[in-house]
Amino acid sequence: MSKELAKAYEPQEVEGRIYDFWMKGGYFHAEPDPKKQPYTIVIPPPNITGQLHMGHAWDETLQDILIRWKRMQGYSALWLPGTDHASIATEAKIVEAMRQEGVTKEDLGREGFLERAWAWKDKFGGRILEQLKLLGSSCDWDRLRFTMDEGCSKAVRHVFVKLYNEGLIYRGERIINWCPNCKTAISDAEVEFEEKEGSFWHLRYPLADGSGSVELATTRPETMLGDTAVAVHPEDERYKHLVGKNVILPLVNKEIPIVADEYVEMDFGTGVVKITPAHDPNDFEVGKRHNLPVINVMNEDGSINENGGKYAGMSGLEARKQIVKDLEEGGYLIKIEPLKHNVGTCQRCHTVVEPRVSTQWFVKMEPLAGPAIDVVKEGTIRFIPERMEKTYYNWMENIKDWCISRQLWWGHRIPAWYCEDCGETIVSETDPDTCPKCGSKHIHQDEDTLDTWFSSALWPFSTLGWPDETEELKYFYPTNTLVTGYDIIFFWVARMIFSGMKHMGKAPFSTVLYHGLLRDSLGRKMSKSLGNGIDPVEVINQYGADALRFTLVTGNSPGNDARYSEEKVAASRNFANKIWNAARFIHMNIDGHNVPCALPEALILEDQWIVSRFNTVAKEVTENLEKFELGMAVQKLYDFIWDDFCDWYIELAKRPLNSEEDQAAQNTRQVLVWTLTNTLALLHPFMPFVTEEIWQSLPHQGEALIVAQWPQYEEGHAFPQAEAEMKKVMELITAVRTRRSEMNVPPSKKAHLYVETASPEAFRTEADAIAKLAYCSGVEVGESFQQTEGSVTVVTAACRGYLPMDDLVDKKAETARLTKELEGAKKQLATAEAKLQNEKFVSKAPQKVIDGVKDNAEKLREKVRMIEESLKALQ
RNA sequence: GGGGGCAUAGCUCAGCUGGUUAGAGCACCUGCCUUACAAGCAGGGGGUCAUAGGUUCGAGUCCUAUUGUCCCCACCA
Repeated sequence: MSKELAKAYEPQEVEGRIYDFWMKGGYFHAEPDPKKQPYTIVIPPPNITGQLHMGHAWDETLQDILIRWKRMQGYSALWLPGTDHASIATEAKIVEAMRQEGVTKEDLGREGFLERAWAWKDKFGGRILEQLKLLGSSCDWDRLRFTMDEGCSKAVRHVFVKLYNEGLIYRGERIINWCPNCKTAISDAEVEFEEKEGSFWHLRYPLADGSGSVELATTRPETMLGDTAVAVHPEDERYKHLVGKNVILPLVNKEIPIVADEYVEMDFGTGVVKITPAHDPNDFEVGKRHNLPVINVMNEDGSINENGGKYAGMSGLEARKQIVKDLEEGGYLIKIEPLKHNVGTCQRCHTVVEPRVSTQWFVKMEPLAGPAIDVVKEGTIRFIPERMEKTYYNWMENIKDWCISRQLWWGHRIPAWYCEDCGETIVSETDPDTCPKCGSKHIHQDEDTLDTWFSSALWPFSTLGWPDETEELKYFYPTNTLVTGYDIIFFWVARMIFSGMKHMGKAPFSTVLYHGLLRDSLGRKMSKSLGNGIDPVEVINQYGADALRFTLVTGNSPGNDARYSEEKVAASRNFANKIWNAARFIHMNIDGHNVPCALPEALILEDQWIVSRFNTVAKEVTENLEKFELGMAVQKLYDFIWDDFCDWYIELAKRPLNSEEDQAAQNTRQVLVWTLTNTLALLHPFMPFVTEEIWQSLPHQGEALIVAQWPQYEEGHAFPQAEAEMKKVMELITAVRTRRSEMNVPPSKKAHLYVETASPEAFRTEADAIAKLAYCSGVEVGESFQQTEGSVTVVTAACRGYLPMDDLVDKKAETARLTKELEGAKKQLATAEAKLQNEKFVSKAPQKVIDGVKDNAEKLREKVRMIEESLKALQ
């Protein structure tokens, strides 16, 4: 903060400079340090294709808050950053860029393509990291990792080989989800179901013996080319006699059997199902049970292949049209019904996925799932909010094998080689030259790459050097907190957990903090197609990173979706500005004086009050953070800074600051500086830039706020008595202000205030403050005054105040008002007394609550008495 | 079909293990340029906490049902 203080906070001027200062200071870097406790967060690695969006901003803000807090608490706090190669997304992007140039993957060949991909990664992969810096993210950039860097790749190979040798990775021909657009297999998790309007084609398959036909229905008529049976339920009386007979597959003119299988539901449709083992997961199972041939009729792009006879070469849609037409002409089409049904689509490109039989690599999940379930059940890993555990169990307990091979080039190539001479499969961490079985040199590597999530599953330990036994791994693993959105529980969280259990024998983290989805102000998901996405970088440019961060943690709780609106950011910006101006005020009063950042020997009442309030806030904020209640923590800081510190303490401080007594002024300066700098420390994790900037400008101890000590609750700073006394004074001031406001008295019109109370000390001490803040010409405090007729009365729990304002007082109205107030007080008193007379309440409620009610009743009795007295005086 | 979330002021949302009179921001109304801040100050109005039962001395908070709404999983051809 310069001496020439801008009237409003200008984040644009501050943030870059402060971030450089932190970087130069090396404050983000963490080392294994036996003198400290480790605290570790690994970043959910953003895709190299990505640009920072609001979801990231939210995610990173939460992580940065935790890591900054722990760093200040003295932990060796490591926030490990990195990026994900995002195989399918990145490859699609590069292929698209190439298409614009008229180049295909095949033109370039594998090596050429990969060269291009790496170049692309070098060019764009760092973009999102630069954007993270704008947010203030205090990642240890010295430890930046990439899922395809040497170390991570080594870990991937190691895991693959290990799991293969244990029989937990296998290769086989299975039905998988095939994306005809991406031209690769995808896992179950990558299929999204969308409800679509389709048709239900009712077909007739004639019996081979000419004795009639069966009717069945399908949503995908083109797959009939691959039908190898027709199935009915074994108990279905309508069809029992047909089981074992054959039908003639129309158009193909081939006999296929009628089989009985329990999978068929008698009540649905006609109770007859065509069986296409190559193109439907259920049919595949039926086919296995009945030893049916599997006829794949589809090419990689979804078009019909040579098994489709005259339809070969047609696209799926063309084939469908032609087949329906031919069926109709042949008299095989009975009717077409409209049908709403869920179709699986590719998560990346939303193309309808085709179930397709092909040879792929799989991870056998069942043995891995058990320990991963247990570790959450027994509480070694805690999910916040807890309900996310249910989602997790639900998935883990019903998990199917994970298809990990992708027909892509960008990614970790599967470390398997095939011997062309003896057919041996070689799975190895190092590239083999010859076949270990027959010695042949004619071996070739599997063409496929691994699912991108295969490498991210290892992220918490691969980034720390595993499989090598590094110091980092020993010190920082297991990590502490994982922060992520609930939308990737299956993709990532679950897979990290079973990987950690399997390879490290330890859970990869102890807590998973989930946040929700960030929606737009109308509650819609932010998306490219809707065009309602907000660019965090623009928001930061306009309002500052602190304002955005504050917005993202205020007013929401773990696991819940939140709405973004610019109004909220503006409000947050105002808060940053408020603090800035509080600091300006302090500067105006301390510059030119030698003010240490320490509390003075003697504290006057309001000093004790603010110190005590701060003490409480420090304790509560810490507790909230420990429970991951970030929204609550930040709310308390907001209230403390704005209400207690700015609206009350600074206003109260103006009196001693302007007084003739040098010592009083100096004491107040110290309290101001001490309170603000310590408050800045509490706020720093949330709003790092503005707090560091101000802290640096004020008297302080230490070189930077980012590494300053986290404030702690101190017994000696608790002044409950002062808090109670100040509360009385503040209540009086507020009551007078309210009364004046109701009567539309301008601040310029002042009146004398008489304060009648049984406990006059605090009111006497603060008489001048009361006069100033309640716009009084003078304040007199005593046990009893002769109240004049034309006065305005205010009654609080602790006192009765009245202001002679003859010219303004409407006696009738004043009487009416007081009467109403009296009724209210009496009613409340009656409620309290009824409670105290309720034996069950007195016997069962905790003493604390009873005392509270008693205390309240006491106050109300006094209040009633005081109002009655005022009414008497009015008469 | 299975599971879960949400329903609190005009709007967006907090409200932790049930405890005195339910909070905030924004919006609204009134009065103030009081030399830190008009991105501000002082005050005000506004809520039968979705509905119906229940547990309890006491329920926004716990239980049951209902309604509305959103999401996840499964995927009957």
